[in-house]
Amino acid sequence: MATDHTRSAILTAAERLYADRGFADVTLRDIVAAADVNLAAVNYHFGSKDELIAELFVTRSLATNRERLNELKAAEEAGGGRAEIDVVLRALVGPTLRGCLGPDKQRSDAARFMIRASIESVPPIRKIKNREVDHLRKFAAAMKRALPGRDEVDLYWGLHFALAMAHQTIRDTERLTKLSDGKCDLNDVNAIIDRVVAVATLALTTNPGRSKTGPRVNVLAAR
Amino acid sequence: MATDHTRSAILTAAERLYADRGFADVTLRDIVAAADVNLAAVNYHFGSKDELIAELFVTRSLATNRERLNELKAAEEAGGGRAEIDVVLRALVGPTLRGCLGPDKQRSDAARFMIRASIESVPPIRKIKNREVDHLRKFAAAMKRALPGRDEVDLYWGLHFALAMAHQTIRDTERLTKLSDGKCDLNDVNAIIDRVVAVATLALTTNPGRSKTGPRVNVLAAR
DNA sequence: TTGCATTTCAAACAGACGTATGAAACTATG
DNA sequence: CATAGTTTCATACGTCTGTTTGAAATGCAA
Repeated sequence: MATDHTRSAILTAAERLYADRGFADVTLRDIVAAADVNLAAVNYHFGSKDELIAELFVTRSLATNRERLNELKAAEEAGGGRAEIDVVLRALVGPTLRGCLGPDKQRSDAARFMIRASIESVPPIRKIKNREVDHLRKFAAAMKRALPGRDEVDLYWGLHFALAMAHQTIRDTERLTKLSDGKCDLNDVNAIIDRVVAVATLALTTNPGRSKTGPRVNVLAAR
Repeated sequence: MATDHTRSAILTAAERLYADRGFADVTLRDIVAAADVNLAAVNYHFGSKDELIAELFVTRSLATNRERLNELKAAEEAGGGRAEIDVVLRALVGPTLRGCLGPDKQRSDAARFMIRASIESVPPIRKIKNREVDHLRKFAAAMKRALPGRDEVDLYWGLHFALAMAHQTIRDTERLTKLSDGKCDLNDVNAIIDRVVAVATLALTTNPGRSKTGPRVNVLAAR
């Protein structure tokens, strides 16, 4: 029992390597080298490579979802069963963005691993991933409570876009940094969360249809 | 000369397979089986697997960029050297979205291949991909012409978010369909383009400031 | 200690991968 | 037709993959 040191060393090393280099490029031999354990240990403790990946994904997936729901539940209880739409969205994208872009290295590995998992769909993960939809449904419901008059389809698109902006920001920090010559600050996580939430909120609270020909706002006053 | 049938059969089959299943899961033997050519043909015509991938990517990358720039140039010439922001954004996300979600199967393979390439970064592509930033800079410039008063950083974030929404919509149609119980229509490509462009335009043309739903969000210029 | 179960280890396994080879089948020019 | 050049083909090569094996090491109860 004292010696599941091996087990957790494998998990930690695997998560970091997968987060850094993706599933395709990382072999079991890479993992055991990083964890400084024997090659056969993976199959002994996890059964197979796929089961190792699945265990990582399940653990992290549950943790992320729990974190999101805690934030949502706290907000809705504070608001008497209903939270403002921007607060709901913040609970949705905040945990992942903080996890990926924040300073904590261990959390960063975990969150970036989840992003990888959501992109490069490997067989062991694909099966489990369908549960995510059930999780997101709870946020769709909270959004419906926040904006009862809004067309349901708009809500789904808003949720979809919010996640899209958050994930792409994590996935492709490099391009944005290069494109903006470093002017877009990707270290200020809270500012990024504010930005994503703001755009998604805007999309969900503005009346569609009159966008193109509407009066253009003078932005000069805005710093 | 008449017999680069083999060559193009390989290209077509490879593009379709990579688009469908990603780079990691597709072997040369899968490709030659689908193309109904001999295994050695790939190395004979392309030199190596990596060079095959690179050729696919370069070809498609140039085509996509050309299509985008044509649309942008036409719009700016019609407007006397300046296009409205939503038109610029439409030129940015339209070609890819039409390509991926539209009915044309060949184009769909091409566009979905490009999405894969932008996600699962394999070595042969990674090197070439840096040029994309130069391409996007032209759109950043057009956006600057469309919204001369807007803070530069906001423009970059707007461009980033527009691409994020477009790509995620292509990448994860399945989740949105499931989540919305089929209520979000992913066959109406023009409606999707309108939606993406509308949200991005909104984000770029709305005055930053207090959200109507609470004091907490200091919107676009979140810093 | 002895005995038994758990865990580690070096080594080997079978299979799949990208690539190389050399002969056979073509095409085209004279 | 003959011949030179190109393209196809079956086959084999070396390497890397995940997994298995059986023995050695370790932990722990009696």
